[in-house]
Amino acid sequence: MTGKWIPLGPKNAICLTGINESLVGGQSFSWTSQSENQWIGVVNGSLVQLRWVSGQLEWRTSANSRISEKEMLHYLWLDETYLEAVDSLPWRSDGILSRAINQFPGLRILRQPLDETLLVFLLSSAKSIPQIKQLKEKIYHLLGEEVGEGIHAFPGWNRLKKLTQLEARKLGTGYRAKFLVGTAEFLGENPNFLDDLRYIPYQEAKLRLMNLPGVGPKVADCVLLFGGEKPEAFPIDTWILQSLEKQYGMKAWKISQMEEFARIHFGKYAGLAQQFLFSYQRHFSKTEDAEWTKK
DNA sequence: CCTCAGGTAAGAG
DNA sequence: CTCTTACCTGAG
Repeated sequence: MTGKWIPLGPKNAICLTGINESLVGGQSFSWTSQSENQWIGVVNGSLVQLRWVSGQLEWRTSANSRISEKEMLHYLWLDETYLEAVDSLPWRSDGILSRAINQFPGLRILRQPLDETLLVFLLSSAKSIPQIKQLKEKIYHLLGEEVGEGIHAFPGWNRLKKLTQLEARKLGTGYRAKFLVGTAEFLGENPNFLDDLRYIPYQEAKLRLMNLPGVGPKVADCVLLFGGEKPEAFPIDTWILQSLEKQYGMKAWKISQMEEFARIHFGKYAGLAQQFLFSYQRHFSKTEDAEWTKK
């Protein structure tokens, strides 16, 4: 990958902390940071490099790649609808959200492939971001096509279906092995299942996903938000739970009540709000808690 | 050696 | 429908 760097999207559309958090902050496991302002990853099967230089995002890809600029803009949500989405959030009345948005300017939801998103979040339970990435890469290395030096693409569920539970265990998936095998089998029997989700409303799509082994409410929401273009999905993980309990004072609230609050308070782009709050909580809660105990 | 982690499923109340 | 606990594995 030695081609020329090409500007991507308008200048100052995104800042360094925002793009870095979007790529390696935990919604995607496809990117590796190469330096402070440069990343390498796989987009729809193509090896891609991104870098951020004085307000401008730039990209390049391998010579044999067939990914287009249009696809990249879509993947990175680099169009005017992003600003509309952020503006639609209740930042005017919500100081907590407002603070989070200001800390990560330009943080966005990537439009990742649905099938791949399902796989990585199936692996995600009780694992940290580096562990999920490592586990995913082990599977890709075994089954996926090599698109760069040591970098493999998503193998697809057809190939994943060939994995036995024992083989999956050997890769270190642990109790997630039966989820993987069960989901692969289900998708083999229902080949249109994932494609159909695209035309199904969020709530119904979530219920359908939750029929898959290993997919509960949290994973279903992650899959729909990060891979299903359902921006109203609001995954409640431990970080968001902390944010709602500590920042929003919802200590005694039930999950179902929090979901209702999110739907009403954050609206159509609740998932985008979730991402801001998630990042803020993950990066700043420690220092904040430390200050709290000091006082 | 022990605890705990981007959660889910199963069983009980 | 809410609450508890086991489940693999590896990092701290």
